[in-house]
Amino acid sequence: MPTTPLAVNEPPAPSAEREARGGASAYLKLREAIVDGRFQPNERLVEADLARTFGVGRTAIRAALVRLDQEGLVERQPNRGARVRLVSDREALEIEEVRVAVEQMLARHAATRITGADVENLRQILDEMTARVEAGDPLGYSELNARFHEVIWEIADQSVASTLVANLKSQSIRFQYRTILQPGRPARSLREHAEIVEALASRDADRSEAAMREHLSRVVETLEQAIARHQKR
Amino acid sequence: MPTTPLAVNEPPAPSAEREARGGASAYLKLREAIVDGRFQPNERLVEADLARTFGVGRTAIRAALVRLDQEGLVERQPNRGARVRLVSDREALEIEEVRVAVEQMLARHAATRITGADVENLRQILDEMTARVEAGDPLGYSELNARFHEVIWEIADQSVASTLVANLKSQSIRFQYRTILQPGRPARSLREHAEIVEALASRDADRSEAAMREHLSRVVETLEQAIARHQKR
DNA sequence: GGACAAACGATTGTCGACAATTCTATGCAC
DNA sequence: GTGCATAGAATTGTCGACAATCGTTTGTCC
Repeated sequence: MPTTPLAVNEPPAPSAEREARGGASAYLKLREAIVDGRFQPNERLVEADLARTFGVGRTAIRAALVRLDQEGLVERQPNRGARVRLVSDREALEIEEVRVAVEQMLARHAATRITGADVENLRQILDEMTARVEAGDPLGYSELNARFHEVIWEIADQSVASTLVANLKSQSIRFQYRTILQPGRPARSLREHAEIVEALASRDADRSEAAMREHLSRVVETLEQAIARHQKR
Repeated sequence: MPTTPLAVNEPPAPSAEREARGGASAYLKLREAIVDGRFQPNERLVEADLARTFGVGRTAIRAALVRLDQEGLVERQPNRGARVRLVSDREALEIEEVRVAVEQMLARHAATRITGADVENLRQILDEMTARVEAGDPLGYSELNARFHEVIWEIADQSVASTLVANLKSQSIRFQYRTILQPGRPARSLREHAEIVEALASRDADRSEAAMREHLSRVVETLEQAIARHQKR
């Protein structure tokens, strides 16, 4: 494996992968709880409660909250405590726009570095995705979808960009099903992914970038529509 | 002013602009000191020393270090303290690549939102930049250059992307003069900026995006060359 | 009953002390 | 002198206690 071992919602690792043990795992636990949705958006995060819940001291919780605040998953107000940050519809769209821009670039780089084994790997994921669509399993599809993109990140070997996109993703995770659950979306999404694989396999940087752009632009479009519909209600 | 009041090396403001007073200003002071280069890359940051220097408690310093670590300006290792993070040549290039991708997108958005006053403003900055080039003042040029891009960010009105790019910039600040000090670069850079302004003024999204891409790609190229030359020595 | 003030409770912010860990220097053997 | 173990210093990590602040409730006046 090259220099970018990036898994799905693995938190970014600023500095050396610190805090393998004890108190500092508070950050990991808390992060996981938020990303998994075990805390609702806007829910208050009281330090003493969290400390008891996770069996660590308040100091550790405090550090974790500072970090998660900087990461954008938590919102802290002076003397008023922390809450799970609620990302607005508007912001979710902005995040997705950034993702378009960065993943485009990653696809371009991936095209120049991709190996035969990588292509094989992507085709295999694509096959599984097809199976999920045919089976009518959007959750499984969504997971493979994530895996698909991560593989491309790894191929591109751009750790700054990858870390960044992964971070954005964890912020907007609440919106991830708004697109894929739209009628007809999985089938179209699948075709877009197929084109991305073909473009990458041909090692054509421009074509790969365009394919990724096309795909993610459609995602943004779909998200816009879903949000508009959601708000109208 | 719209929703994105983003100044040069203003730190990002996760949560409400917290900590106006006392202890928390430690973060601001320390950040400024690092970005301004008053601490060398890789220099150790001893908590007790910093606390004395800035006249705050160790608690505040500790929180600041956690935050700066997450921000990528500082590197912390468990039980071994914090240092100013040294961003490698490789990483500086990666950062610049991300910047290309995101600013491209910002230019596109700016093209659809720009007003006559904005164009006027950009032209004025461009004039001043011209004056600096003619005066042979690369430092002044560099500063205006930064301002130029920030104005575009503000026009684009995409706070997620703007915050992100600003953050990346503060990480790679050490490399900012490696490009502009190359012979012939200022004049070429100036022409590229002029084209960006024209493209934006025409409200042509594709053209604006292309102009920004062209410009920043040249910056990346120049940086690559400068680094290669620097390493060979 | 509603507006305002005061008192209370809950929570965050900060400090000092101590434990745990790492780094440095010293001493010893060979 | 080199390598290794050991002691000491320096530094970070964690805890508990208390001060500061905020939100809510209670009480009072009109």
